[in-house]
This record gives sequence, structure tokens and C-alpha cells, in this order.
Amino acid sequence: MNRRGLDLMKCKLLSHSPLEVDDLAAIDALHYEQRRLEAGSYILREGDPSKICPVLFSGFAFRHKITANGGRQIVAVKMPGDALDFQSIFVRHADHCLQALTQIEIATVRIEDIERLFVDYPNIARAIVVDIVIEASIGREWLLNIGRRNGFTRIAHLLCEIHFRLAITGTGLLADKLPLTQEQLADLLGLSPVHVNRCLKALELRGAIVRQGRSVRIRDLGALRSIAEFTDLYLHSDDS
Amino acid sequence: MNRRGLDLMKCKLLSHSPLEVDDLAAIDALHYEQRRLEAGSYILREGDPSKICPVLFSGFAFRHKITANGGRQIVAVKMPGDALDFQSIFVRHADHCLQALTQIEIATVRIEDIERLFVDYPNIARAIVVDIVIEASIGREWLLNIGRRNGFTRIAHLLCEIHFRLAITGTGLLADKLPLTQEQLADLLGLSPVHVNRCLKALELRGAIVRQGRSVRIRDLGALRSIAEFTDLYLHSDDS
DNA sequence: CGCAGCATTGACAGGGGTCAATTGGCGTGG
DNA sequence: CCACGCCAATTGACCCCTGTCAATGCTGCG
Repeated sequence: MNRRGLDLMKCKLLSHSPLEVDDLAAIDALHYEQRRLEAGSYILREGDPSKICPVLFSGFAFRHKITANGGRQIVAVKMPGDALDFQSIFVRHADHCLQALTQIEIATVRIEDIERLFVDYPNIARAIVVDIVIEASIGREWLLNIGRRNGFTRIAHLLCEIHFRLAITGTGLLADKLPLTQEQLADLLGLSPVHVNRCLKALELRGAIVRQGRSVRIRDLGALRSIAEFTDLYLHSDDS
Repeated sequence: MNRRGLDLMKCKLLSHSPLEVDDLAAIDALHYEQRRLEAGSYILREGDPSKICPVLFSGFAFRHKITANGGRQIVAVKMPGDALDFQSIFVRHADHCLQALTQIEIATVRIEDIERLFVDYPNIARAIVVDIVIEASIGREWLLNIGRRNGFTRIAHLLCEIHFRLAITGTGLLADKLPLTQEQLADLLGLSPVHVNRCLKALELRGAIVRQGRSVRIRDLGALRSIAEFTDLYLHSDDS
């Protein structure tokens, strides 16, 4: 069976926390069920009780919340190797929805198994919490991004972030195309789809990105970084 | 010596996590130094190494981040009883600034002492992580608030949140006045000070709040809740 | 090859930002 | 106890960024 997903997760955890051989062995020994989900499938809905902790093998997923009058805000994006819901270990109900962005493959691990790892393996426990803390840090940067940067800069910043986060497990956005529609970008950035389109056009005029068909690709990472004044400190990628 | 602050913290932790007698005793045995800080004092700056974990005895504090061109965004507000920086246990450098909002009293505990609690007392470890997870959940709601609600609704939502969070340790905002200037409200909500003023005026016209002098007070919590479509699910106040 | 859904564009409007002047509250010093 | 000065709040004028609406192009898929 394909274990690439768990390897990616180990890679992610190792990027910020020191794990020993027996820690890694314990992760390898995890029992899980692999499933493939179509783009748009719900993995978890707001208010659901916590039962599983899915790990993302391939594809992208996201968390979102919805306003009473229908406004949707994406509050986190998850990438291959990410554990999708460590927090279920700690609270009874989900405070947001978790949904597949592209077609994805996930491994569902029973929450009790993760809890056992948390109790029995201090290094893993720490790695899990570091993971939660880093996601929170990314959330804070998003608050700054949405609250205090204009559309143009905001998009540039997001593209930088996705690039650097993908780089942690090997690839970056320079190589791949962005797996987000403009409507999803809009929900992610607190903008309207139309305005996202305008800003993307402006970024292309500046030579920072290329658009071909329905896909976006980074062309000049340096330009993008300087537009966004991007620093990757908040990703804590070399912290321990 | 005044132990009211640590009692408040125990109260906060107990509101979401079951702690036993010996857990509470371990907290009581913590060695700490009490300090008083003026409004505006920095407790921690972005990039600082992690050395201490302050607990807020009285007054309010906040986290903020700054854009390269000077825009400031407040990304969290902390209230009496809150531990201000559990996350320092897990990452090497601060990714944001931590500052006193009003005059405050804090107890500084050495990070090693908290780490020891984390390792030796599983219940406390869990309570600490739950605390981190809840702060992250609040951050997600703020993303929704800033990204998808207009100024008027956005302020109403914030006032509701502060009221309910204060209620966890006994008081609510109905009784007290809001300890935030309009400029701070602006930085908190991703608005301009002028627009905050306009929205507050509108909220007063609706009868939801009262303003006297420089202070804001909730007058009709029900009205405020229905304007903001407020639910306190994301505060996880009765989760375990 | 035709349809469905996303992307693109223009026109227009409004929420919210900016600037600047004025008011008002409150602490401080005389 | 009053006057002064500072800082926050308030207000009006103006404009731009961004949202909304609607029409038109694309493009990938069945």
C-alpha cells in the first residue's frame, strides 16, 4: 500500500520538531484507512463531533466558515503531508468545515490512536502541538493580510506563502500551477471574484505571474516577494 | 501576595479542561514574579526568543503584527486570567508582538517551569493545548469577521465576543465599559478609526450600545447578537 | 460538438479610506 | 479650583478601492 502520505507527514513534522527512530516507527505502525475524495467533498462539518484525524496524502483541502447571510471565508489551506485535524483531539466539536479543494487522497486514523501517540510519545506530542501552533501563526498572518493589505498585495502575499509552504515538502509553486479557482481565491482573501481577476491581471502586467488558460503560475518570485513584502518567519520552518 | 491572577487562570483552564487536585496544587506551587506595566508597554516583540510565559492578572493585553508600510493589525486580545504566551514553549521565536492594552499586572513564570508542568502533568498539558486550540478557533472567527462582514456587523460581533469571554471568569461587558480606544478598535477590526466612529454611532442609534464620554457600554445584548448573528460555539466554553 | 462552469470585461455604485477642522474629555500645573 | 494643553472623538467633504450586475469569452469535458 502507498505510504507516501505518511512519509510526507513525517517530513512535515521533522521540519519543525526532532523525532527519534522509535517515534517514526510508531507513526509507521499507525493503522489507517485510505480513501479518495472528489473535489468539494466535505470531510468535517461545523458542529460535528470529533472522531477521526485525517492525514492528507495528495491534493489540497481547506477549512471554511460561513456567515449567516451566506458569506464564505476560507480560514486555512492544507497541503500534501498535512494532518487535517489534530485539534479534534482537544475539543468536542468542530468549529468550522473541512472540505476537499481538489481531488484528494486521505488516510483516516482513529482519534484514539492519535491520542495514544500523544500520551505515549512525548516527542510526537510536542510535534503535534508545534503543528497546531504553526497553523495558528499562519492564521495570524492571514489576519494581517486581510485586515491591512489591499487586494493586489494580498494576492501576492498568498502566492508567496503557498510557494514556501510547498517548498517544505520538496516542490514549490514555481513548478506547479495554482490549484485554486478565482472564486476560491476570493473566499480565501476576503475579496470578490471579480476583484481577484482584476488583481491577477495587474500582477501579470507587472511580470510577477503568468496566466495560461485557467491556471496561474509564478514567474518572478522576487517581484512577488517585494510586492508582498514577504518574510517567511511566521512559517517557523526552521524552529524547534 | 496577591494570588488572584493564578486563580483566574485556574478558572479559565477549568472552564474547558478537567483538572485534578494535584494539578491545581502544581499550579499553585509555581514560582513567579509579579510586575505592573503601563498601557502600551511591550511584553514581547516579533522575533524575540522565547524565555518567559506571562499570565495576565488584571487588565487587557493584545497581540499585533505590522505591515512593512506601517499598517497595524491586532490579531488577539487577552483578558484577566489568560496565559499570554503558552506558544513560546513550542517555537523558538515570537511571530508577533505582545503589548499591554491597559495598565496590567502580570506574573512572569519561567518557561522551564511551564515545560516541566507540561511534561509531568498530563491534565495540565492537555489544558494548555486546549487553550492554544481555542485561541486558534477565535482567530478563525476573526478571519470570517474581517473577511466577510461589513463594519457595522463586524463591531457588533466583536462586542459580543468580548462580553462572552469576560463572562467566563465572572463579569461581562454589560457591566463594564470597553477598554479600547476607537483607534485600537480599528486596528482590531481592519477598519479606519473614522469608520469605527461612524459604525459606533449607528449602533447607538439602533439602541444596541450607549456611549458616554470616551467609553462604550453594551445596552441591548440581544440586539447586538442579532445584528452580528453571534453564536458562541467557537469559544468552546463548555468543551472538554 | 455542444454544454456547463469558470474567466474576463465594462459600467456603475457604495462601503470605507483619507484629510482636515472642530469638539470634547481629562490630567496637570499654576 | 481653574486654565491650559494634549489626545481621543466627531464630523463633513471627497474620492478610491472594491463589490455588484450583467454580458461575453473561454475551455475542458461528456
